[in-house]
Amino acid sequence: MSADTDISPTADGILEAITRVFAEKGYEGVRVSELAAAAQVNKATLYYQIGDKETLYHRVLERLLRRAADEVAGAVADAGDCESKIRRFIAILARNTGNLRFTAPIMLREVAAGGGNLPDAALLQMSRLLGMLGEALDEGVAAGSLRPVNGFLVHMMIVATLMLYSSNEPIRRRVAELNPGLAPENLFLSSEALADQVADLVLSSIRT
Amino acid sequence: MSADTDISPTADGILEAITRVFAEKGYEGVRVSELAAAAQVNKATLYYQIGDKETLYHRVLERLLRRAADEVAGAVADAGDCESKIRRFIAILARNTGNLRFTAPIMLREVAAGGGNLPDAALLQMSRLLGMLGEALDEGVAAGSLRPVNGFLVHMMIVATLMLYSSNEPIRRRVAELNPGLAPENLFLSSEALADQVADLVLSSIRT
DNA sequence: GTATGGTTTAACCTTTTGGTTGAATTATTT
DNA sequence: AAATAATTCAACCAAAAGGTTAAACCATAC
Repeated sequence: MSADTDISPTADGILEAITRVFAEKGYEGVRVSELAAAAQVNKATLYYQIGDKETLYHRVLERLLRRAADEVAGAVADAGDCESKIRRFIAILARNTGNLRFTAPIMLREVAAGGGNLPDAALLQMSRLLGMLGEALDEGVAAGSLRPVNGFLVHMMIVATLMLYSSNEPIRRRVAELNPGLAPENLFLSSEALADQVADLVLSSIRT
Repeated sequence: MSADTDISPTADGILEAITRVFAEKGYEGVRVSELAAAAQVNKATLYYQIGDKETLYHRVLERLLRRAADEVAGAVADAGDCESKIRRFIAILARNTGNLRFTAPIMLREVAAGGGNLPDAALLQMSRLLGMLGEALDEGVAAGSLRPVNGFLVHMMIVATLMLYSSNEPIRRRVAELNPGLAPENLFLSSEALADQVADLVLSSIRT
């Protein structure tokens, strides 16, 4: 069922290695030879183990989104009230480490491209995320602590803010240089501070 | 000073035409011959009138961001209180027409790429936008109607939400197909409704 | 009309691209 | 240890890429 499980260790190592390259340069910006070099493998091995450039990319996408959704699901599962569910949801997505680090740039490019390269498997994982937040919001509404809002838009707001923020650090640096008046403590947040501030803003906008 | 003003009408026509192509395919995804075809001009004319592929892209970026910032500045200038300034700020950026239509995908890709291709001129226009919102927020805080928050984060939140929403329509469509339970009226908003809902959420999160 | 300047173009060149292949290597089975 | 199957690789290839150029074109001035 899962495309990961019946995959050879070599193939998974390749996917692990090339994820970073796709994240940094984007599908069109990457040369197959770079992928091979990153995976420390001959170009032909990529084709033998996985497939052509497009297939490589699809596999990377699926793997990445499944892991992201799994991580969030794990964190949200054992949270108490709806507010802490939402906070954990945000906290995980704000964390910019491991494989999650590459999710944002890849997804930003996918969105920009109209999602033409997003396989259904990847969309399903996005829907999982959407569902988790939706449940937390519904729970809050039922409990009377949250007002009913457009859950999809709130989801978009959270994900968009976190993805853009995680990815635009180099741009922020330049903006800060160009505008010495800007307070650096507002521009450069640790992922924890980012999560807290985003959660505060979001929650105070949807509380009753 | 402005790179636009001393440009020949031919060159500006080229920039106008190729903006769409860059927006749809991204820098690496575009072939110079496609750009020439889109501008209905020979490939060599691009080089004669403007320059190589990278220069073309830089010019497109500058032009696009300057126009976006100008539009927002115009709308915000003659607004009354800070809330209506913020609402207009959001309304203009939510509008997905004309040149503004291409800003979102291009900027998303730029962010994903770490802004390596963003010329300072383009960053300056982004700073202008940031400044406009910052002023409105400060005004509200001074008047006691808004609480002090991280203005940069609020800016990110607004821009990120609007850019992602404008660009991910095709993905939303597929998500809606995959999840028939989702209410379509939440997923598919007119740009006016989007602006209203985003403004409502943002304002209710920063009001005193 | 024709000389002059800027402008456009078809054809061309070099390098790089994604993709392939048959031989070599390694692992597995008997 | 011989035979067979799975895997990796260096070398190769056709197509496509970005970029250049010399000739043609066209407006204006004389």
